[in-house]
Amino acid sequence: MARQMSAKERVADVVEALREEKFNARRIELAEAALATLGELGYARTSLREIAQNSEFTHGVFHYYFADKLDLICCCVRHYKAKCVTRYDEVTATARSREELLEGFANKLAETLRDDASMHRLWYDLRAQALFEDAFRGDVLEIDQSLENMVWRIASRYAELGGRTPAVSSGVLYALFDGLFQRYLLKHLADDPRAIPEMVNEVKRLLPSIC
Amino acid sequence: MARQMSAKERVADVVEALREEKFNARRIELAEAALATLGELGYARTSLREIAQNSEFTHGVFHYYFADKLDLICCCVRHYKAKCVTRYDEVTATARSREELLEGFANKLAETLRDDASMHRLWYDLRAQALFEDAFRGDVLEIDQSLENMVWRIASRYAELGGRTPAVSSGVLYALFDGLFQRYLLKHLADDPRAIPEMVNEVKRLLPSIC
DNA sequence: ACCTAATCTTGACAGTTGTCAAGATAAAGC
DNA sequence: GCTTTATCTTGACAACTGTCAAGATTAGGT
Repeated sequence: MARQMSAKERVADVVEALREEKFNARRIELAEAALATLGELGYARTSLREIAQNSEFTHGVFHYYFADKLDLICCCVRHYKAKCVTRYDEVTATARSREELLEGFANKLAETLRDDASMHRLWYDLRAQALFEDAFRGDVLEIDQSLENMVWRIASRYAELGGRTPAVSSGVLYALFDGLFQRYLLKHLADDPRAIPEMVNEVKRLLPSIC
Repeated sequence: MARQMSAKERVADVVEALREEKFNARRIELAEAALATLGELGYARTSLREIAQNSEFTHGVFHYYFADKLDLICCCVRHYKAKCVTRYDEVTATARSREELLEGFANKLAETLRDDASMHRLWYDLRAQALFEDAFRGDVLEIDQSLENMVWRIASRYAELGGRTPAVSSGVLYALFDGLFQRYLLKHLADDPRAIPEMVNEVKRLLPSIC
């Protein structure tokens, strides 16, 4: 039977919730600091001490807030997800024509390839780790699904603006864009200046032919 | 001025060539042993001692034949390439009809996803490493190009058998198949039994619509 | 102001890493 | 056979790793 909570109990609950919120906020801060180093060095070369040295924290703090290294990195992955899954939503929502949507999408794509290259390479690195490490698999599959949904929102809206329907399934479409992005990311990181414009051209040619 | 070689010099050259050949053969043996462990553990978790322990060699031998760890792994990558780039060539060469080629291609694809899963995940792992480590980039880009050519040989032959021409560029086609394969590899390694049949279905539906 | 609990720092631990070098063994040349 | 070179083993090295615990510091509640 649920019974009435006393005032004292309610206060305790609120206090507890605040504490947890503060605790989580700190975890995010730490995860964010870890992401910086992970994006620079990659999973294989990143140690907790290296993360700590590149941040304002000492290495002990990370063990106070995370059970172990995997826990920290999983938290990083989840946090990364939240930030990037809505990247194109504004463009999708505001574009009034097919041309405008395509232009906006291609631009954002180019922008993130240029500015967030090290976060993207970290994502591909961690997704590869999920091929070996069970602990990552759940989160990675979930993020992959979110990204697939994101691409699908763009594509189906683009089709809709032309009174059409995408010619391929959501999964195939994501595989295509994911494969392309990975490819141009590598080119870009290999200092090929053609990477970004070529990607933009490819996307502008491809999307109208599919949707 | 090129001058006539003495008999002694020619013998010395042959001896030298044999020595080098033997040396290279040993390197390949070692690389092959290393690939087994790398495919099992992934780049981040694989140490030279671990490689040695899972093989018939002692860890010192690896340093006799390779300058350092990167040198060894680069050799592994190159060797891996040589083995897998011709995987579909027989099917492409012998198939007498579109249906036969498609069937053969899809079967080989399913077979390699099932049997060589750990080599494939290693490839994706190392390609991700190339996003961070310059030393890998050259080899990885070269292998990527070889794989793209391989896919293109299949697709253009498939189109040819129907008197057609592929509807997309070689790069886009490779990105698509690469993205799809990566996706189903992850599903397969996550013990999803639908991974292989779904991939086969997807490919059988996709290829005729493109080529 | 005091006490308790939360937060953080520091240093230590055992194990692992890549690398190297000295010496053992085997092969090859004469 | 002996010598010289190539190949391999073994053990050591310093540096680095994740983890933990004891104690310092801080914040919060009363």
